[in-house]
Amino acid sequence: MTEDPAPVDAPERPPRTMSRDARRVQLIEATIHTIAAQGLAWTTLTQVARRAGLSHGLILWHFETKENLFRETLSYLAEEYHLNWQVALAAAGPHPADQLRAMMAADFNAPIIEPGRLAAWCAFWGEAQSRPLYQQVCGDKDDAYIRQLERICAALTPPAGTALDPVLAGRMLRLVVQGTWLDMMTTAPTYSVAEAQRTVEAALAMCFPDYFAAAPTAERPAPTPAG
Amino acid sequence: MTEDPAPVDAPERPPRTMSRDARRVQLIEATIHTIAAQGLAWTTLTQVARRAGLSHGLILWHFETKENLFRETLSYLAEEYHLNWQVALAAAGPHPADQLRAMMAADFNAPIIEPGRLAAWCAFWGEAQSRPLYQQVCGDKDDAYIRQLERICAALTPPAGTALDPVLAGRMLRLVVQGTWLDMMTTAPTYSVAEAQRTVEAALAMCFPDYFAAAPTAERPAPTPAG
DNA sequence: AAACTGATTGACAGACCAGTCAATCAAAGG
DNA sequence: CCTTTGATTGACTGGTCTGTCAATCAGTTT
Repeated sequence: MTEDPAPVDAPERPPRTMSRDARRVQLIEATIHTIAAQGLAWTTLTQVARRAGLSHGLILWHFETKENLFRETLSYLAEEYHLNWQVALAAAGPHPADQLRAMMAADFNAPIIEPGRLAAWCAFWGEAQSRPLYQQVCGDKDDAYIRQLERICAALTPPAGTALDPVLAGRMLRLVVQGTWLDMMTTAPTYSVAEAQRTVEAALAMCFPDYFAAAPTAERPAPTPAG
Repeated sequence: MTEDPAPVDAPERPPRTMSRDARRVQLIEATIHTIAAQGLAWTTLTQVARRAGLSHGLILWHFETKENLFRETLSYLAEEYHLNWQVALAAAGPHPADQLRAMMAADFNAPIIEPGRLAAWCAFWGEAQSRPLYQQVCGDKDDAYIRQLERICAALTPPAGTALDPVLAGRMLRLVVQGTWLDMMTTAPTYSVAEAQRTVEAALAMCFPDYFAAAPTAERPAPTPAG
């Protein structure tokens, strides 16, 4: 038994010591879920460690400080979100309407709107005003998202001056998505994802009626389909 | 000196001992501003007390527990918000379009969007998922606001089935307002109130073009006014 | 003016938590 | 087999915070 009787190539159970990156991701995931369960304020290193099945000293070995653990957690979420819409955009067709639809749909991809993640986002927003953390970590990526939306909206806006300003259109679409996220957190009977998506589709139809069909009514089936 | 040499009717300086209600309001205001400055998580009783120029023991005398201080602070904000839109609604004309405009405008009244208050709201939203506090305190009032908006939107929606569903319209308008609030907190160069209002006006024009004029473009002046 | 009542203070206790550190453990290399 | 290096643990420390409480203070009543 001094030598391994069989090679343990298959990663069936996690090894006692992990690679630096893998362990960091594990701890970040534990942090996200602890924040979702306890709230950012009441998240302690010991709780995160317990959820990961590790000691709290290890967190400080990997992240040096609690503040830094939070910074890297937010950065991880921001990167995940950024990649999510960029991949969706790259996979969409060349028409701006398809691209816009893809970006909006991406915001409701299952891994993105997992309750734990939404809760963590909300918790970080709540601290955005009083601590510079949010701006430092997410400022650039938020800007990139906003500018991309505006660019697509501009491409959908006819050159004549009567239509909706693309900056306003982009902002409104972003606010509706962001707002439905917040709704899913703060309203009592967590509202269905389908309902949230229907709201976004309605917003798209309102902003660019030439490219998007009007959504049906919210609850009851539409009495007569409109051509 | 055993008797007051002059009646101190004029409330020039606050008396050492205040009426229960006045003291509670003073402490709640101090709590709001401490939350805005430090964040909900890092708000301590001693900091709130110092801001009010009182001792931290007094907070516990009036509110029994820190959790309860937060509950009453949120309740105070919710009541203030609720009264604000109800007063605006009562002062508006009988036409639903005027009422809708009044409600939207009320959400940008100076005392409501004071930075300290917005920051406090965001902080409480951030905790809404993990702690039942928000739902307990604001659930009913949020519902009342939503139902009122839907009622007005329904009154503006023609009976024919082709128009935007009033539930979706009301929700979208609410999301845009809520979203601009969040934007004012999380985006770097705190965006101007005028810009936020213009966004809301654009949303109104999109939802009910028969009643609301399209807003001008976001930054540059509109090249030609559209009839 | 003495007694009384409610408001206010500040010292204190108990609990908890972030961060330090020495010891232990596991994998890899010589 | 021994050494080295990096990962991991858990006890410990210093500090902070909430909540308690006895003492004090300021009005009000007797």
